[in-house]
Amino acid sequence: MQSSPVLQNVNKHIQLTEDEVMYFLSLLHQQVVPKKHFLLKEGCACNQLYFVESGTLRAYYLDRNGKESTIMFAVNDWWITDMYCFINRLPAMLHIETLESASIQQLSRDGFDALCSRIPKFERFFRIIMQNAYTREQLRVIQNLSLSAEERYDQFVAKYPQIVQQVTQKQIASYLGITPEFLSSIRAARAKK
Amino acid sequence: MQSSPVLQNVNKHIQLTEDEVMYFLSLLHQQVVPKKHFLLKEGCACNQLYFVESGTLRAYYLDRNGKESTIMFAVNDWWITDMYCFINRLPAMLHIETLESASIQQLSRDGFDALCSRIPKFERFFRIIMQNAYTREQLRVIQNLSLSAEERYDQFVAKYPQIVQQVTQKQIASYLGITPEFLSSIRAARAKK
DNA sequence: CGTCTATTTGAATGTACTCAAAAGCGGTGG
DNA sequence: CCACCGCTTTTGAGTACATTCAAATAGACG
Repeated sequence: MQSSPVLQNVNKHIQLTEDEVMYFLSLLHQQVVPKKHFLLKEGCACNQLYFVESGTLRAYYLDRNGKESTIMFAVNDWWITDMYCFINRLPAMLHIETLESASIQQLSRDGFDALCSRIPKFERFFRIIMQNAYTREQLRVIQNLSLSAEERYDQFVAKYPQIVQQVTQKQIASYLGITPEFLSSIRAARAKK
Repeated sequence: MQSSPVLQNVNKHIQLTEDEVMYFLSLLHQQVVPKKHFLLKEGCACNQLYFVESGTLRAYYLDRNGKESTIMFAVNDWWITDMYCFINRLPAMLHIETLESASIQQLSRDGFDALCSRIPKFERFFRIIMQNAYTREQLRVIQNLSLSAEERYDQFVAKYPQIVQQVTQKQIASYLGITPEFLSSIRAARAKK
């Protein structure tokens, strides 16, 4: 039980008593999802927060023209959901799919609310999670604004080596905001050196 | 005292007792900053979180080539700092300047930490602030990836009408990730309709 | 009034996209 | 186990969007 990945994740930031651990675990629901399945689809109610124990997930936005924009990848030890819609009780804007078969712990919004209200330590935990998510997105905005496509690709590879192994170039391109063809040509140019 | 802007802001999310209010206010330091002054410069220690009572602020990143990228604007009722560096005790990456003379309440990181530890309600408050900041940045990433420059400009004007009044086109262009010349031509094309 | 910066305009350039076709790769069924 | 199918990746030609550079105009501020 102490070795459960989600408990280890929580333990990075807060220390729980045994009772609190039991309560927390009682709110979680484990799920194994095969490759190429959806945890969330645009327009559906987004009532779950997901913790990835293993496997690979991708959240993306699909615009009117059918273009996919990858918002985030999640591998083991990451939390993921369509946070804007989760918090504001709105229909999802994003799709979340498994790229590899995944083991997931899900926490409902009711569970999330209860956890925060009943155990202030979880308020702290999620404050830190949100803080990290915020600063990560802000760094991404800074890089989108100030770096060339090639530099953004380098940064991505340096920052997320594990993810690079598990997703296609097409998906990385849609995360960087460029076409797969252009990413291919960046890589080709680099290979010459 | 109950009408203090920063208390009203806090009151949107949590209810404080009188003692808690006193303690909170004791941690704040009010400051009036004239137009075109810096609250923070790149490389400096970022130990303060700022709440804007009035005036206009801008946070921007300055890259090697001297290009400015505006990360955020802040008008009354906004919190602002270089959050990544504030949290991680790193030298600032961003510059924060006043565009208009501003009245600021500043909270030190020690104050922030004390507040969160001693009053769990503040843990909740900042969890919500971080959550909103996260979802706002994520929405910005989605729009950067899926919309044209013209559409991003429209969204900006629709979302932040107050800010549009108070900042230059050059600054808006640097927020949208385009050159001032190109923003000018977008506006010229629009004016014809 | 004069200076400084922002904005506009236009021409030349470059970066990244679209479209199309070929090559590569992985999974599936015969 | 091999052959085929579908999708990804590569390559290249032509195009479009956005930038750079330069110069003129307009606005803001002392």
